[in-house]
Amino acid sequence: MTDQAHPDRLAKVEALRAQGIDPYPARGVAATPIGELLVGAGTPEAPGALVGTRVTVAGRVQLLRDFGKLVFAPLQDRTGRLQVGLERDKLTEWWPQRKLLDGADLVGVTGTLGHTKKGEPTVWAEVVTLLAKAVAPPPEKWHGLVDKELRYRRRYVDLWASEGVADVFVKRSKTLGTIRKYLESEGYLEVETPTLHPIAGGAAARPFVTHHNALDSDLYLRIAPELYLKRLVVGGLERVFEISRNFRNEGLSVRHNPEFTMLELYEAQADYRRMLEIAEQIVERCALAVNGTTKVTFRGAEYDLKAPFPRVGYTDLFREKNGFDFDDAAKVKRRAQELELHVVADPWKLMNDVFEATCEDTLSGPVFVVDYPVQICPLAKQKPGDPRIAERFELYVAGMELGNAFSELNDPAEQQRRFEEQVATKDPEAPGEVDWDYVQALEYGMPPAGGLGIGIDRLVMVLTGQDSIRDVLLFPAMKPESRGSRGELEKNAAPKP
RNA sequence: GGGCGCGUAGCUCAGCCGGUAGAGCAACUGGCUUUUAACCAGUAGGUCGACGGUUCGAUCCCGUCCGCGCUCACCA
Repeated sequence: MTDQAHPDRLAKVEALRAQGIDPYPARGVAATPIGELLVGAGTPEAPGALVGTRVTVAGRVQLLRDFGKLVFAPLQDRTGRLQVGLERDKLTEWWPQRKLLDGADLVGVTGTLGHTKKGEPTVWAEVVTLLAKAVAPPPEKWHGLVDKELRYRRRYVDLWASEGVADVFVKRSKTLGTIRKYLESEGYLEVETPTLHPIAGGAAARPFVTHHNALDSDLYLRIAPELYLKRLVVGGLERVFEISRNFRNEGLSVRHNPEFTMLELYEAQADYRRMLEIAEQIVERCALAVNGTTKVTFRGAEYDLKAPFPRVGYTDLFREKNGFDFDDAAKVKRRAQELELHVVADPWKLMNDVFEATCEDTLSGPVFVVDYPVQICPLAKQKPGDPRIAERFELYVAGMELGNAFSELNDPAEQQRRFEEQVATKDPEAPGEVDWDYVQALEYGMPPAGGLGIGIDRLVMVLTGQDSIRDVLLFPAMKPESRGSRGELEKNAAPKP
C-alpha cells in the first residue's frame, strides 16, 4: 500500500471481512444512470414518472451527513449527483455497517425514489451494497484538488473531486465524434498508419528514438502521419483521415506537450482551397456540437468561430508589419537583429522567425494566413503562376496555430530535390535521410490532392476555454515521481507490524 | 536551458524579528430522523520536500538537489 491508504479505513476493510462482507465484490449492480433518475424524480410539485418506484443507483459517496438515525449521502456517477437517504428503521440489518461507510466509497443503493421535506430528490434506501471500499481519503470536500501537480498526477481523483474537469473531457470526446461524423459524411475513410517510423518525416521536429530488437533497427516515434497518409492517396483511397498521436522531443509549454493529437486528412482532386472549407466546417461544427454556439471565450477574449473565416496573405501581412518584402534577405537579417532574434544561418527560417515575431500575435482570429513562401513548405505545391509561393495556409485563433494545410506536392523529382535540401541542412529537426520509399510512391503517381492538419488539443482548448494544453490532456507529461520529491509514493515493502 | 515563485496534517491553507507548529474540512469517540460545505462536544494526526551549512538553537537564514507552477527561449 502507499502512504495514501488510511489506517482507519484499512481497519474498516478488515472489519467488513470479519462480518463476511467482501469490500471488493466481483459484481457490480444494475443501476439507472443518475441523470435519468433526476429526470424521473421531477420536483415535489411536478413529480416525475419514477417517483414512488423502486430504483437502483450506483456511485461514489460524495459526503455523509449523519443525523444519528438518518444519513443523507449524495452519490455521484458519470451523469450527475443524487442523494440517498439511509434510515435506521428501514435498514435494520445493514445499520451496524453504517460506521464502516466513508466518503469516496463506491456503493449501490436500491430503494424508493422520492423527495425530502425540502424537495431534494432522494432514493430512500432499502438495500445498500458496498461495491468498492476507498482506503485512500478523498480531498477536501469544498475545494477539491487545487494543487496542479496533484491534479495532473492523480487525475483519477481530480476527475470526480474537482468541478468541471470531467466536462472538459466529455467535450473533447464530442469534438472527436463530430469530426468523425463530418468526415465520414464527406466520404472519408478513417485509417491507422504506423507510429514507429524508420525516418522521422512529414514535419520538422526532433523525434523520440527507439529500437526494435528483432529487426535490430532504430525507429522513430512519428512526428506526423503525413507521408503515410499520402501513400494511401497514391494507393487510391482518395479521401483518408487519421486522428494520430504524434510525438516530438521538444519543450513543454501551455501549447506544447511531447505527445499530442493531430487530425490529418487528404483528399484527391482537391487543393488547399477545399481544405479552407473543411477546416472552417470542422471548427464551426465542433463549436456547435460542444457548446451549442459558435461564440467562445478563450484567454479572456471572445471569438466567433462561425464560418467563413477571413483570409490574409502571408507575404502581404509580412510587408504590412515589416515594411519590406519577405524575400529581401538583407532587410530580413537587419530586422531580425532589431528584434534581437537569434540569427540563424538559414535565411528562410530567419524570415519565418521574423514573421512569427511580428505577425503571429496579431492574428487573434479565427483567421487563415494563406500563400506561404515556398522555401518553408517542403511538402507543398507551388502556386500556378508564382513559383515563389506555395499553396499553403495556417489557421490561427488567439495567436495560436490551430491548423496547417496545403496543396500537396506530387512531383516526385521536385519532392526528391526538396528532401535532399532538407537533409543537407543537417538540422536536428530535419529528417536524417531522404525518404526514398515516399519518392517512389510519388513516382507511381499521386493525384492532385489537398491535405489538412488540425491540432486537436489546441482546438479543444479553444472550445472549452482552457488556457493550458495540460488541462485538455487527461495525463499531461510530467517527470516521474522520485525519492525526495513531494508526491513520493512510499512503497511499504516491509511487513506490517 | 534562463528568470521568478512555490513545497507546512489525507486535502485547503495560516505561521510576524530564528526559540522544535496552528485552523477548517476529512478521520476517530459521543449526541442528533430532513441535511444541501448540516450542526454540537471531545480525541488523534507533522522527519515543515531531501541533504548539507551558519547558529546555543533552523519550518524560518545560506547552499545544493528533487518536484511543481508561471514566464522567456526552443517549438513548420
